[in-house]
Amino acid sequence: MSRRSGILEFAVLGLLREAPMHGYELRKRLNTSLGIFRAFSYGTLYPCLKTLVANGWLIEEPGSAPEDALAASLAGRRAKIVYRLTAEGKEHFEELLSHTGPDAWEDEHFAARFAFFGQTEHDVRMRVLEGRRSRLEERLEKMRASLARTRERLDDYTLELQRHGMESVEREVRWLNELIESERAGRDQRSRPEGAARHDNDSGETGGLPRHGGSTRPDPSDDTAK
Amino acid sequence: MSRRSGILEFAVLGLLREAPMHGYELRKRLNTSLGIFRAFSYGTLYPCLKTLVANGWLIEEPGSAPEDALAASLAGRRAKIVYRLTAEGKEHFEELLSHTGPDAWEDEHFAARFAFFGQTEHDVRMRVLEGRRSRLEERLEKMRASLARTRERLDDYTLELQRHGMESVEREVRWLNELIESERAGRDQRSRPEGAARHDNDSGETGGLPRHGGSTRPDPSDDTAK
DNA sequence: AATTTCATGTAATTCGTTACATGATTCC
DNA sequence: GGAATCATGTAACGAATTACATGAAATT
Repeated sequence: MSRRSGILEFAVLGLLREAPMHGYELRKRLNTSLGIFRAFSYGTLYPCLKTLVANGWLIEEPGSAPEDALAASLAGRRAKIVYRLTAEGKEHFEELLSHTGPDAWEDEHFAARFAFFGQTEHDVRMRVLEGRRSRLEERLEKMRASLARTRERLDDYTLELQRHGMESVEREVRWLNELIESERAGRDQRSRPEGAARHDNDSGETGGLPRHGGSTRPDPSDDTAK
Repeated sequence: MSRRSGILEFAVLGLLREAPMHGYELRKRLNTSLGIFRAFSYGTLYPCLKTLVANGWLIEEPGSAPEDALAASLAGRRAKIVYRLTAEGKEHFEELLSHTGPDAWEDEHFAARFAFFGQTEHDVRMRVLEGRRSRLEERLEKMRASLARTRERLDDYTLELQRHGMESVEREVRWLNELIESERAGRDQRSRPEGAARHDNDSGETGGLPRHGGSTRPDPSDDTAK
């Protein structure tokens, strides 16, 4: 029972390591702050939270506003619930983080792990990055072989689609190479304790990750991305 | 009932336009020949084929080997079934191909459509490409805005993940720009009739699509991509 | 003779969404 | 006072997978 992809569970635990939160806020962070732009709905999230509580990894606390506790005790009022990670939950998350099973290299699993790299160590990061890379190289090899086999039978558009797909994977590999390199260069420098956030917002070389050009700099025209 | 994503249905109809096939072969082509490297399992494919037959878009024919018809009539022997597109099926596919609904710009829908671009016309191709591009530009805008809002709160890895994600989308837009340009240049030149395949395998400028460097050329070490 | 590939299907299960139902709080 | 956003949930449904069950044909 409960095979579950684990990504949601993993991400929830990881986010709650930083701070206790409402389900509502958790969902927002899941959809944005986390590098994965994948959307999770309440229909997925709330039941998941319940099972995490049942496993003892989270506890429910009355909402932060002082009147909530009172409110909840009255009539049919719905309580606002803040979820907090328990010690067991913390332990479990740490285990998931360093236990690099065979799915850990898949697209979304990898992205989820990567998003929490700040909470793990150099060794684990290297293992995950290298695992991911070799997984992608395998994929590339298959694509190459498959293309070689079917090349003549394909029309221009199908061919172009495959070419482009392979190129994307190749780029992904190059990205991993960069990451691995700067991981090697930076060594343990950025294994940060606890869910520490980034406070140095200015430009100085921060040590670990590769610096890129400004093409991705946020647009001044901000706001209301629905 | 049967809301179904439609991608599988669409792809099956498109592949069967070229030639009648067994479910088995269909699945293989779905996973490779088509630029989408997405895997479909039998558990998905066979039931889908049944409903397509029920809709009158396909008919089942006895397998190509002459003994199959006989074999099927005996005891509990399982028949080999070749699926062939009916006239109605052809019509339906054409409709799906040119009818660019709101999902048509989504990742997989787009890829599926693109894979069958050879079976449609310049106008439809332009509409799909431009729709896809503006969809991606919207996405990019949201990502930019979201990043601008949360930048300071994110740690280096999460930030890098987002940066990389945005860069991928930017690349995708550039690819579409190239395609749109060569589509404009080539005009109707390559609206090919029926499910025609590519027979000119040599290097001469074939007219429509952009030519790329050899980085994606198939590896001489071929074979057995499981 | 054994193994791989061809070939067709079903049942149980997983993961997730949409639509619905409800209500409090904050902003304008 | 009305709209947007905060906040929590459930029921029905959708799309697809995995594991199972079966067996024929081709290859080594």
